[in-house]
This record gives sequence, C-alpha cells and structure tokens, in this order.
Amino acid sequence: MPVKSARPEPLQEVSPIRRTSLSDKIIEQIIDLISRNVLQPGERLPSEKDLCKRFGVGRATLREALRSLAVMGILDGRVGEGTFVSHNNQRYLERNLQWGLLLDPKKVEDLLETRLMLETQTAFSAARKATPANLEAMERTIQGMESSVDLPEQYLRFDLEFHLLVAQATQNTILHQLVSMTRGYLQAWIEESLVSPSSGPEDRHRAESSIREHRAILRALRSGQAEQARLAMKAHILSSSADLHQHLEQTST
Amino acid sequence: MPVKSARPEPLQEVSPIRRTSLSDKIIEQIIDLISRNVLQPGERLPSEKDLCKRFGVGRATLREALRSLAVMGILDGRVGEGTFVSHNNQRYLERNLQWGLLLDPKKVEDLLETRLMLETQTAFSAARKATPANLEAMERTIQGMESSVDLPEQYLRFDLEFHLLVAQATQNTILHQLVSMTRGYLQAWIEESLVSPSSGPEDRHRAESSIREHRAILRALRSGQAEQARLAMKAHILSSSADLHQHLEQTST
DNA sequence: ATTTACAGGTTGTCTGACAACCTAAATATA
DNA sequence: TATATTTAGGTTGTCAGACAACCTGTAAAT
Repeated sequence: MPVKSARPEPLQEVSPIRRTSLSDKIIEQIIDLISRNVLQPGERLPSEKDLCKRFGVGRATLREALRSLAVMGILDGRVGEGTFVSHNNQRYLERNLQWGLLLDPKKVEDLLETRLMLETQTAFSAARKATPANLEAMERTIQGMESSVDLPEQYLRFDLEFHLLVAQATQNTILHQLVSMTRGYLQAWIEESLVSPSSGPEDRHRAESSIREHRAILRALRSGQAEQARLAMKAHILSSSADLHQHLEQTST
Repeated sequence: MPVKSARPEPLQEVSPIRRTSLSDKIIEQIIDLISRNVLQPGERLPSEKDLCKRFGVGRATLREALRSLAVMGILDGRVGEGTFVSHNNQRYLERNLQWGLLLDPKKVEDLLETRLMLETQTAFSAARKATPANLEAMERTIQGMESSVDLPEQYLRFDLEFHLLVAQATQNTILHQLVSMTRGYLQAWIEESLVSPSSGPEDRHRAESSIREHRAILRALRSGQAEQARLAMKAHILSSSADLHQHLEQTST
C-alpha cells in the first residue's frame, strides 16, 4: 500500500487520484527490492549515474529518494565509495524514534514506562516460545557479562544483547523491533551519560546483582514459567531504572 | 543529539569527528525549530529560494532535507502553494511503521499479538491515570457506537476512537503513538477486507456484544480497577480478533 | 456581477559542472 | 624485490541555472 499524501480529499467517493512525485515512486521501488531480497543488506547499489539511467530520472530526483531512505536508516551513503543497503534495517525504527523524541524531547519518562510494559510482556511471551538456540544464546551473553564486569562499555553491550535476544525469542518480529527501538535509544542515552569511566566498587557490585537478575530471568524462561519470567523481568527493569536515576542525579549535582 | 552514521569507527577512543552532510544539519535545525514551536503545525515555511538564502546552501541540498522530512511525515509539500508543517506529527511514527511493514510484509499475526500486548497494558495504566475528561470522551464514543450499529464504517471509526482515547488516558505520548500506530495500520487493513456492505443480523448481534465489552472496559476504568480493566480489554480484543479471523475465512471461501 | 485570462510565485524535475573523497593500479624509491 | 608514492578514474556532496506543472489572486472581458 502506497503511503498516501496527507492532503484531504475534496470529495468523498471520487478521484482516488493522487499526485505522487517521482522520488516517491523510486522510494517505493527500492523498498520493494529490499523486501524481496533482490537487494540484500550490505550490498552496494549501482552508482547514481547508473540508477538515473535505469529509472529514467534526473540525478536530483534520484538523490532525493536516496537521501530520504538514508535518513530513515535503510540506506547508507558513503562518499567516494557508493550507496549501500544498511545491514541493520531492523533497527531503522530505532533511528526514527530518535527523530520522534527530538520532536518531543521531554518524554524520557514515558519511554521508560513503555519499556517496562513492553519488556515484561515480552518475557512472558518468550517463556512460551523460546527455542533451545535462543536460550543458549542468552546463556552466552550472560557469560559475556560475567567476563566484563569491569568494562562498563562492553558490559552494556552484552546487557543490550540479552534483552534483544529475549525479544527475538518471542518469534514476533514487530515486538522485536519495538523493543529494539526503545532499548536502542535508551542505550545511546545511557552511554552518553556514562562519561564516568572510573569503575568504582559500587559499580561492580551493581553489575553483579544485575547478573543475578538476568540469571533469574533466564531460569524462568528455561523452565517455561511465563508468569515468573514476567515478574523477574519487571524486577530487573525496575531496579536498573532506579540505578539509572540515581546515577543521573549524582552526575548532575 | 545528531544521528550518527552507521560507519564503524576505525579506532576506539579517537576521532569523534563525523562527516555530517549539510542536509543533515538542515534537518536537525528544522526539527529543532518545530520542537521549540517556532514553527507550528500547519504553518507555512518560507519558499525554497528564501530558505536557500537563509541557510546559505544550494537548492538541491535544501530540497533533499525537505524531501526527507516530508517522507517522514513531518513536513508536507504542496506544489504551487508551499511547504507546510504537518499538523499531525504525532502520527508520523504511524507512517514509519507502514514503511517498516513494507520492508517486512508477512507479519500480520505478529501485529495482532503486539496489539493485544500493548492494549491490555494500556488499559491497566489508563485505569490509574485517566482524567474525568478522558472518561467522558469515552462515554461519548460508546454512545456513538450505539447510534451506528447499522453503519459499519461509522461504527469502526468510533471503535478506533475509543481505543485511542484509552491510550491517550495513560498520559504517555509514546504509548499513545505505539497504539495509534498498530491500530491505525490494522484499521486500514480491516476496512479493506470489509468490502461486504451487507449488514446482516449477525453483524448487528456482534456489534451489540462489542458495545457491551466496551462498556465493561469503561466501567473498570471509571472505578480505577486496573487489573479488571486489563482483563476486560483482553477479553474484548480476543473476541474481536476471533471475529476478524472468522470474517476473513468466510470471505476467502 | 460573473466569468475569463493573466501574471507572479512555488514546487517538481532536468542538466551540467565542480569539489571532496575513496580505491586501486601504475610508478618511483629503498 | 619490497615498500612507499603518485596518479587516474569513479563516486557522492553540493551548487547554479533553467524549464514544466501548478496554485492563487487580480485585472480584464463578458
């Protein structure tokens, strides 16, 4: 279904005609190519001159389409090299949420609340649908956390990975995208405010208790106890949110 | 925070420099203007020639920025008139999910599951935060449903409105956007498959029981019983999903 | 007074050009 | 021979000018 312009129809029941620009059509075609895997993630598109000939449009028009897709995070243009299909078009929503939060900056609290909601439900669903492979991958990320309690940055990466794996275990790509979107943004936000590289003893203590929480979640997922998984996830997120708040107050003072 | 390119840093700890294109900077500035309400929804931007002079860039560069914002649903360009700030930048995420579903078309089932998850939690939260004004608006939409049991199209609009009001009652704009996003897409999908204009007696029966379900939800919200609101919403969505499935099987056979 | 025609402004598109940049092959150097 | 340098070609980023399609409000014609 093509995206329709926001223009209000002058009449009901008549003239479904809508003035679609050439670049809109090009955007649709490229998205179609990607969705049909004709263009695969990481692959390089033909040069702009080439694409102009194939689409039969001028370079300005083509570039407006490419630029739009790049801003959405679907394509990635590198000067002097070419334009590539982004390998993480799963996370393109993430970038969009970033723009959205820029439009409406005040609502980080809302984001935290939404995350709590999404991830507890995600744990519940994952307990019923996780495959052995999913569980094994989670086990590995927890081991990764254990081996990097003193490397905050690396630790955070494993943390993020774990939560994404839980979302993935629901076998629901949309849910996965939503979690990835909220998480990814918070992660970027956390990393920025984590300028304090000194890993004090309390940070280490916090990391260890966080690992215990993750283990509890994984245990519930393994045994398929959905309600318990939900509760474990809820406890984990609440405690980590509290830590985040405390950390922010410390750095802001 | 500027959106950083997906380019992997060649080194850690060095070169936070990133080649940002001019149009990226323009996009940031315009979004900033909108978020600070210097540019208000519905307002007209200066002409492209004007903007070029003010930003000190060529028209192609400026247009790439404007085009990107238009594709995201933040701006709206009308040939011969000008470029306007979209009045519903609330729903810009909705459009983005549409692009996302185009990228990954297969998953309507996932969308239904996600909606169940989102809306049950939404009802739970709304029971605690709904204002009298919110509740009153819901009452009105239910009355609207009652007065249009024989007008499927109008009935669906009231139905959608009710669920959006519940989401709005959480006072969480992000949650509201997510519900609006999933709902809006499903709605378009339902309306498409609802080509059968004949409102048989069973449709009427279904509409009446649906109204009862909505009333139950509203009752729980009014009395602030969060858990009960969650259950009522869950029951409603499950039954309406079942109806949808049945309807689809009928029409497909 | 109503309709028509026109003029100016605006977005959509095309073309050609140049700058900044990357890659890889050809060349110069140790 | 092996390494460093230069060079050539291709690619994206940006600019400038031009024309087409279109909308609006005003002036002219009916």
